[in-house]
Amino acid sequence: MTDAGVRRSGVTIYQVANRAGVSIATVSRVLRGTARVSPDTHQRVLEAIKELRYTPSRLGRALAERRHAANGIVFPELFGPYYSEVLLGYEEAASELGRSVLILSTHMAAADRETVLDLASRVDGLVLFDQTVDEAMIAELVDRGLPVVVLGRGPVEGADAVTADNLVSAHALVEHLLDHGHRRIAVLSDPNASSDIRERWDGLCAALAGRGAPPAELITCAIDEDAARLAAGEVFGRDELPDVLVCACDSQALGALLAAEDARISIPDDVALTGWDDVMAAKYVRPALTTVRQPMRELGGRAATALDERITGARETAVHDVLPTELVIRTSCGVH
Amino acid sequence: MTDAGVRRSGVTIYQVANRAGVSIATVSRVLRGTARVSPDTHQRVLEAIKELRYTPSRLGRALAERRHAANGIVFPELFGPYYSEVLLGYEEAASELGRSVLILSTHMAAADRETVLDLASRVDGLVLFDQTVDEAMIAELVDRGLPVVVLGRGPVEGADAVTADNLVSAHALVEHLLDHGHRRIAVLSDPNASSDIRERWDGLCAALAGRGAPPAELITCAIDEDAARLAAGEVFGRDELPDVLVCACDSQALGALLAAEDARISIPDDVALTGWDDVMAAKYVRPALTTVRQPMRELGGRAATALDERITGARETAVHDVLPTELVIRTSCGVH
DNA sequence: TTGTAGGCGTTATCAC
DNA sequence: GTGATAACGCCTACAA
Repeated sequence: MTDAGVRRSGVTIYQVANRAGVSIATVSRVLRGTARVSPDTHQRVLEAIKELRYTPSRLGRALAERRHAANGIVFPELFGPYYSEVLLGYEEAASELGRSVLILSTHMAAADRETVLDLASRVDGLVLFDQTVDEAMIAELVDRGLPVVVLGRGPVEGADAVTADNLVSAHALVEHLLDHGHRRIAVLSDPNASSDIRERWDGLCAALAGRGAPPAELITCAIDEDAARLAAGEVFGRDELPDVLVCACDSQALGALLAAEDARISIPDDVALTGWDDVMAAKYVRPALTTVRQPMRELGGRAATALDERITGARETAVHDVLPTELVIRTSCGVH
Repeated sequence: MTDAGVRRSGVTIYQVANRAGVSIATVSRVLRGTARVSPDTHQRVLEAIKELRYTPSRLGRALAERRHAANGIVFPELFGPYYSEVLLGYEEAASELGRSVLILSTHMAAADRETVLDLASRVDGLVLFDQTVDEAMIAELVDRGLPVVVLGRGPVEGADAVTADNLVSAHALVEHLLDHGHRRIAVLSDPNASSDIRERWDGLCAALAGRGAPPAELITCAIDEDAARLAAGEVFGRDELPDVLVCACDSQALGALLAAEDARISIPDDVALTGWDDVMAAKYVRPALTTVRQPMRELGGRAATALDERITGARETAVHDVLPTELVIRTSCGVH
């Protein structure tokens, strides 16, 4: 399966040199502009290149330069608008910086060592989402000298970290809900799902405690629409409804919206509802979702630039960037 | 500036050989399992590898084997659920086949020659979306012997093509609308935007003509939500409303939904509305969107496998796969 | 079973 | 200015 030798054209620098009647060193010089070449020779080489449609091999170049001009990003999954938007921001910044982009999805499982090392050997640096590569493996990568940026999780020794602020928004959300009379707060979440999700829950609890309000009820529920639809359905079937159902992310809130429809519960009249992320659908659904806007593209973009700084050596010390988020009040919370 | 930091670890096969007291050929053998090695030697090599935490360099390997075990996919843009879903399907299939994934977005412009060639020199094959690389460049890539699959556009000599069927669905959609009494059909589209979009328009026209129905009114409008919101707003402001507004894609339909709200037009009572693609939001909005389901993941997945077949030589001749689509009737068309 | 040596396509350091 | 030539890290006949 490996061979099946499809031999590709492969015009090499030797053929160009040959055609132009010069040495490969000279060809390399005009290609890189690394030293003066007589105008005449220069011209001949250029012609040979054009005639032979020569493109230098990235492989040879990378081997000689010991750099790939490429970096990778590892996702836990590719499903949904969140990761897509992060990728969009990442790709944009990376290509701006002249680096190719390799992606890998671990499909919601910890990536195996082999796969990660393979990827690592193709790039100059790696961005790792939370829930993709375990701590020990990250440490090993860092130890090998590979520039690493972790995304959506707390810092790791020797690696940069980029996260979105969850605490400030959790606080703002709680303030808003409390100020408008909501008392019984139920939360759809799974604090163990990821670092981000845990921070949101912790932030909610802390904010509530800070105001001397009764603690929220945690309804443990996987971070996806279907699970949320079920869990919310259970809540909506109760005799005593909570004032508000706070969801750990928008896809859960979207599922809850469907559950409300099923149960003939009016949002926000019977129960208020909030999400988190501000995905595109949040503003299209009715009632439009009150949510917390995450700077998804910026997360990706910042990860790319941080990685680049580390690769080029522009920055030596690790940083932890916390990007600001914003409470977006629409109609689902009932207090527009 | 410590060259320990700049220069990455770089444990080479030589160091392993050295430590195990064997030649690099032997190390390579145990690594690849390409020939018998005495159990004793085998053991020593394995230990050396472990102790040195050696990982073979993809570069050296790729250069020697003249294969990257990676392939690339080029998108016109990364925005929105359509491309994300295709990518998801692509990544899944490609990683299943043991190939790394390189992505490139041309940001809605034709990719320049240099960028494409650079990407091409990093991979064993390329998937090219419509509207990313011009015909001449595709021909050149094919001519160089690079396996190429075009996605969402008609076939190119020497390359595989994968598309979703647009004609059958256009026909089904027209049948459905006509059968339920809709006569005045307005279409929000921009036939020049892409091959896919043109096919949809052509298919609509053909189906209408086939039924002897009056032709649809084309309202030219860019393929995005904001443009559609404006254009639909204009339509909804008319004295005489069409029976149905058919949009070339769901994001346009979503924009039209907002325009209807702005204009206090009831969908589907005053005007029926349809989309195309069946993105996730289509089922969440109210009224839920009648649309055409595109097998987005399968498009990506099939492109990946087709490319792999070509790369490994499992298939010699080019194919054009047309994936089936499906009319999804919800409530926005008013004839549920 | 194991080692030697040439090759893969560049870059870069020497001499000339 | 240019041309040999040694890396770069690996694979693989060909020998031993």
